[in-house]
Amino acid sequence: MGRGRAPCCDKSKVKKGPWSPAEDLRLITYIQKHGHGNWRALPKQAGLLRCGKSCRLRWINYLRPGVKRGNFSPEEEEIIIKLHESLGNKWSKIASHLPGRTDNEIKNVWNTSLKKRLVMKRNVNPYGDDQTKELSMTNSLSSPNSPSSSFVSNDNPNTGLDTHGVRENMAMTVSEQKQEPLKMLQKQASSSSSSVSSYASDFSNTSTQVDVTMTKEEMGPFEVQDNGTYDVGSDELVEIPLECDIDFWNMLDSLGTLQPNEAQPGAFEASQGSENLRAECDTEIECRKWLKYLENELGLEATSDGGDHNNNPPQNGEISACNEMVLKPEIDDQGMPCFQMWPPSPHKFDV
DNA sequence: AATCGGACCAACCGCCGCGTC
DNA sequence: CGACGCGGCGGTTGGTCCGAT
Repeated sequence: MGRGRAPCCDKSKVKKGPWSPAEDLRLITYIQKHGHGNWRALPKQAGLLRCGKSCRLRWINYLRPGVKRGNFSPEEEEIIIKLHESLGNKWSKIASHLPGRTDNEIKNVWNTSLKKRLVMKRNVNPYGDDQTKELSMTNSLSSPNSPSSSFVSNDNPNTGLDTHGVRENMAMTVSEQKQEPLKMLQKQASSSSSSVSSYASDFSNTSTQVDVTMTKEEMGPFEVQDNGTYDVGSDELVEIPLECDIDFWNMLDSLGTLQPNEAQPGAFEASQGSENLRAECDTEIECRKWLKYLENELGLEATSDGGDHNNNPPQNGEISACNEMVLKPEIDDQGMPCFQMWPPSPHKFDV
């Protein structure tokens, strides 16, 4: 089908490699405003020098609301092992059973840890009490797509495959290996240390809706409303107003006055469940919290040369060295969204 | 202190399935 | 019915980190 068709984009004109915080922010801003109806056209419209596929991947795996970052729990690992037994390398299908986890992440975990762990356990205990299970696992490794594998399912996830037992054979589990959230933050400024990504915004007033078709289970504590907003908790509807976007950038100009602890990620998450949040989102304080949180998430927060990891403010108006010029969304003369370079003077705030 | 090798993971690549014309 | 465009998926790669030597 479509043999010989042109590549999805001009490889010579697209940027490759890790995404910068500015690119993340630009992508988020665009999707918040317009959704992602056409991935191929999105980079151009959003002013990104990226392949549409790259944008999609970045959004799906890291930026979309509900993406869970950080450690895989033993239960999650167990689910992956069980599902891989029955589904094989159908990572997307496995991911659909793990709320907030992406196929890419699951694939990585499997390839780097779980597969080796199973092989190791098989070698350590080839004829042990778990012989049936282990042989089954072995079969899955050599023939992952075999539908006739002899996996013995267990309805009780806590007493099924003994991943905890496996853990004892390992010097360190996946979860333990990933217990360095701060490092991860430094390494990948756009990733949060753990928990669910809180880029969740109000997509309700976009014509092309952002894909929030997660199941109720997948949303975990969140519930997607018909209008695309998230219900966090019992009775509070959270809306993060899109109209913040322009104000958002305006406020960036006056960031120097922000109190350092005003909007830490935890504070924002806590605020999601607080009362009157919907009204508060219209206030400058809430917008600032959201803004500050995004900055934290994207590494626009002051770091080594512009503050420290305790959220102390940048000195002398400088922003982090990891920052680069970003495009500030504006409305042009025709009322169309456009972008202006921001900040006006590179790496300097107008304080 | 320097080097090396393994582990980890974000991102890219290419193929495939499906919808549309 | 075939061509085409697009999104999605799975395999693979390349960069970075970190522990061992």
